[in-house]
Amino acid sequence: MNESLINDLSKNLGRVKANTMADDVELKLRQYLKKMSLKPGDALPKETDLAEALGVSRNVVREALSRLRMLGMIETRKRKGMVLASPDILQAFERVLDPLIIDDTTLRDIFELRLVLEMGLADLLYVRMTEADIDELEQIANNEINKDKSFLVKNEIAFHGKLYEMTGNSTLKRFQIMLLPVFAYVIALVDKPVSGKIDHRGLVSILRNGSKEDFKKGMYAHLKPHFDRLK
Amino acid sequence: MNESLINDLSKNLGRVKANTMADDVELKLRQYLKKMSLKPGDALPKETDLAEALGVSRNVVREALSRLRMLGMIETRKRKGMVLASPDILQAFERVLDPLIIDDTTLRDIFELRLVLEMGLADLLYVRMTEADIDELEQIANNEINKDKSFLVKNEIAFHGKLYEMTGNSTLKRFQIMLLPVFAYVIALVDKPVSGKIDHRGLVSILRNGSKEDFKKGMYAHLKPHFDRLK
DNA sequence: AATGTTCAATATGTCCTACATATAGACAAA
DNA sequence: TTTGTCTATATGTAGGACATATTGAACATT
Repeated sequence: MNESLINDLSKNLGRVKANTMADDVELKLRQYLKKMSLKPGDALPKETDLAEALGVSRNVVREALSRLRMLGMIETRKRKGMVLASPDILQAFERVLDPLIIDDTTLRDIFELRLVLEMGLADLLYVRMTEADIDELEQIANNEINKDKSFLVKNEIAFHGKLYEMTGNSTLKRFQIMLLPVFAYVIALVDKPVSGKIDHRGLVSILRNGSKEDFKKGMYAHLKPHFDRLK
Repeated sequence: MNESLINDLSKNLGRVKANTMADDVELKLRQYLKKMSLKPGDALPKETDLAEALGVSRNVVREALSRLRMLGMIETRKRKGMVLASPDILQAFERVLDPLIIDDTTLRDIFELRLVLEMGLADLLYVRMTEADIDELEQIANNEINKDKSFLVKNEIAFHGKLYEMTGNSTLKRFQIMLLPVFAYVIALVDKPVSGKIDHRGLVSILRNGSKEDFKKGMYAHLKPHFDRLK
């Protein structure tokens, strides 16, 4: 019983997964929604009709619908039936993104994804940011003087969060919020939190007076300890 | 009965959502998984036990489990029961990311997200890319000479896809693949596909001979038409 | 005309029972 | 040790039943 050999095999072959009818129905429903090119608000057939049309029990249909409902693709109302909704694309993500469950490789990948995002923010920032934004960011940065460590962590989050917010892209902002726990988790694994040569106040002053290229260099310097750990 | 007014109201207020028991159970199960800090492969109680413990019918439990199963958080096997799995974080995403269903604001957000990613790739690229990578990329770029438009679109995808691949971050790569339809959709909405001053072969030559900063500037020039449309 | 009230129809939400089916785990055979 | 056989069992599916909220209409009130 070579355990690791089995693990290898299983990884290479992939498990055989007998699709349940709920899986099929879920797929068919999604295809149906797409095919009919239904718009949000449009009514859907009722459960019993779907069950009959698909030749499965209402239970199976409900399992599939339950999934779509979770993803926010449909909404159901007591007597009216179901309507197509505008799904919140990040909602599903949120449920799964638990550092304790995600495997280490993916965890590292996500950490890197955050670095990529942070480095790419500049171009949006320099299009959208306002003086008021910078003022607010400066306040956050100034809060950091003479504070204990736990406060610093919170402030770190606030600072970078504000940066995302300043892009005026709310999906991006929410994405960042979701990635936070992963970031925190990876940081915790590392020996000690080092900060780059440029701190938050340095970044603020660049935003106020410097060019976009300056900011990109500054951000890289700020994140350099993380980049140095890449391999 | 101003229809659009009602629609607006509903959007601003949000609907009141009476949680179903399946919602509750789903939440409780997720909390349970977290609290017990179960590792992938660990066994879970069987459906009937869960139902009894939670004081709900097996149906409700199954709906909740069906959701977790879809997210890849658990796997069920016929006689053994359920085991905690290592969820594929992007799986859920994939299902929802249909340009036809996502609302326009989010669509624009995602498009911008892609720009951010693309601009941020450089730092990972210059750590990980190999000569062989660049060779392959060059081949893709050289394929573009004297080809019809539909081929160009495919090649465009291949080129940028290869860039993501070169970061050695498979999550990032998969993420890009998922965003492709959105990208294509947004592009299709725009008058005509313009390309920046630097084309793919230009980027390749920078990768081969230029610095990271050169590449960042090159990528910006390449994507400039898109950045110009931002507001 | 706008707001309240009543009321019946009905689609979803929930529970229950029953049975089919795959398979884990034990044991037997090679 | 490997391979075949068997059985208990947890999931998968079906279908019936009923509770419940809520729509939409009809009607009364201000």
